[in-house]
Amino acid sequence: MGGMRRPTMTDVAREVGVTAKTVSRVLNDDGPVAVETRERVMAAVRKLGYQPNLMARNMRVGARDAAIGLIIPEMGNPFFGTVAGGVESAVRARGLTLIVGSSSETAALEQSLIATFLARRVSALMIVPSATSEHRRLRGERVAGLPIVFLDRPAVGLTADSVVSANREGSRAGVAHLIAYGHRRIGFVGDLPASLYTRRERFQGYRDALDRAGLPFDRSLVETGHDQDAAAQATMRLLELSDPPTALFAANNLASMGAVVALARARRTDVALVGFDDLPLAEVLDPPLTVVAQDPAGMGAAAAELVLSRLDGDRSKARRQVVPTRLIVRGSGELTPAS
Amino acid sequence: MGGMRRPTMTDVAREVGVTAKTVSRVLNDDGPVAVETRERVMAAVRKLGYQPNLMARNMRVGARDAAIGLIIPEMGNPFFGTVAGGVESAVRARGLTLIVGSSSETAALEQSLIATFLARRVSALMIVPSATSEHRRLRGERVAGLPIVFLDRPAVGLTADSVVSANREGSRAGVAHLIAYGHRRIGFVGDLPASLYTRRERFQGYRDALDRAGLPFDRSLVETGHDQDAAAQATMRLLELSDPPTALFAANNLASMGAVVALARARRTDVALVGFDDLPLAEVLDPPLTVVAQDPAGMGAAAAELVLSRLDGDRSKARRQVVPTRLIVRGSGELTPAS
DNA sequence: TTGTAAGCGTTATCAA
DNA sequence: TTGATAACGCTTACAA
Repeated sequence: MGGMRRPTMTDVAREVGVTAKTVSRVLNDDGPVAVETRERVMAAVRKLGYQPNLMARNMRVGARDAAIGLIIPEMGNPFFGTVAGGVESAVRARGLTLIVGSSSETAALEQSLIATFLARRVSALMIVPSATSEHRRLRGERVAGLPIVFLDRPAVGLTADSVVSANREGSRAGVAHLIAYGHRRIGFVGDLPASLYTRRERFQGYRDALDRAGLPFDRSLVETGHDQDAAAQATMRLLELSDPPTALFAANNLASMGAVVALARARRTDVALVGFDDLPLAEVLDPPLTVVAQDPAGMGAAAAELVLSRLDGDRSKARRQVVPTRLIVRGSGELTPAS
Repeated sequence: MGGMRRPTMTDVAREVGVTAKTVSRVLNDDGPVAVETRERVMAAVRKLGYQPNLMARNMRVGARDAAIGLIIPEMGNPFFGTVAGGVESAVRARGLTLIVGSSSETAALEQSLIATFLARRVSALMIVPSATSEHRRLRGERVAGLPIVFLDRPAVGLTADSVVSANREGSRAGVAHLIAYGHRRIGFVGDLPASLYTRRERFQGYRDALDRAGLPFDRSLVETGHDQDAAAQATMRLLELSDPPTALFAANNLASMGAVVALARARRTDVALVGFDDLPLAEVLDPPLTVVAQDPAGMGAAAAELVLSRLDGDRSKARRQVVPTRLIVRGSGELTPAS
């Protein structure tokens, strides 16, 4: 349908009166070419609007595509967007192109994106796994030397590089902070299915903090909401318990937003709250939101560095890199229990 | 370990004792194959871990890559992330893959991404142009029938499809809303360089509203900040004028956040504010933020539909589609001037 | 039901 | 300094 065929190297060659190989030489600065020939070739390239066909080139050279494939669960979530931004800056500095796809937190879509990227022969794969996926099928690729790095969550069924937040330690610190301010009943507002790595780790951190303080674990203080609205409802359920929590720990950015909204709607400025992952407007909330901040851009950059070192031939064994979190005290986490 | 050559169709064929063509037939459900042959081929595919080489396939078929290239200025900005999400859902439903790259709002990087995508022979191009770019060089591609759609901002130097927000009308409505509440001095907190399309249009809407109300335009009420912090400072400058505005209009999400932060820091809950583009926590701010909401997911979906119709052979002339905005009244825009 | 030959747009190799 | 030829991995057209 497109009508006009796109000019090929042969078209350029014919225009100039030389062979394709000569054009190739000019374009790749490969081998000797007469100055005049070079100029005539370049002129023809411009005249015809010739653009080299990367697919053909890659095929012939047998090289992988100079692109790195990144899979994230959701483009609209600024956490993953910022991770992707961190990856891209680092990767671009090396002349590689990053191509990003999103899996909608679905194992099947993730698989299909992986297949797409592999079929395009990307030079490396970076994956934020979705909740239910597993990666045994990538073993062959790893053996074949394809660099694969997992971000935010480790691989399942595959030994591979990964870069993750200090989820457990960060949560422990956040919950310990609430305990230090006198809270004994602390609600946990979780996000995704409990099977998800980050959710599990952060929950463990919550339990660690309780244990260390000698506080009992109360199952009824754990609620889950898979998005902001659901998290708001989960928060409401916690507030309506007969023996309600005096403080809340929200396990990710969506859960935090849901909790903030629920508390605001219920006009409960007396309930303490610590969120995992920082929010852009945290400081202007009432009270300002205390958070365990992650470093999404840093995570992306670290993962990119790891990939680049693998591309450079680093064959050492798979490693897990942990990006530290940081408690940012703003007010909501320092409320004391209404005696 | 990086050594192992990736198995080709011929390898699979040899394993089974047939020809590559037969393997091809099995894999593409193309032409008749004996049931037993098919099974043996599939077994060999699994055994060798064969993955078809899309580059080779596309080259032979002469088809473009079943991927659509999307360029956005910034991955970390939820507005663009949500736009990308909208595009992806629509495109995926058609079996196409979306690959996204970010230009960091830079003409040069945008050009290089365009070149990358063209070299990979994507089937269509979707571009959110960066502030200073122009697109004359894409004329040839358009003539050759490559669908190109611009999002959020139209092309420069090229007649092409575009999908944009109702920037001017939306801004006019937002500012008129402030005027209706009695404001006569309304500050404009702009974002990117005034040369940028969205900035220009929204500024025009601001002026339109003033004109219609017979209010004078005061150049000193216009300030600019290129990110959240800069917008906060811009807001401060406006508040410190000798004859300060009683209301503010923020021209995008970053400007809104900056204005919100600046007002909160200055403890100015008396200044009215309307933001262009909605924010996730708008309702819990103090006062809750009135906004002119855009529909980023809808914009992405509309652009995707446009691309798909072009891919289906729609040859009608380039059109500009406008996505309406919606005023969401929450409180900050309904404050009246402190007499 | 399967195979053969040719070609997609490049580049490697060797020869001129 | 340039060209001829083959090859990358796959699919189309035709033949067996």
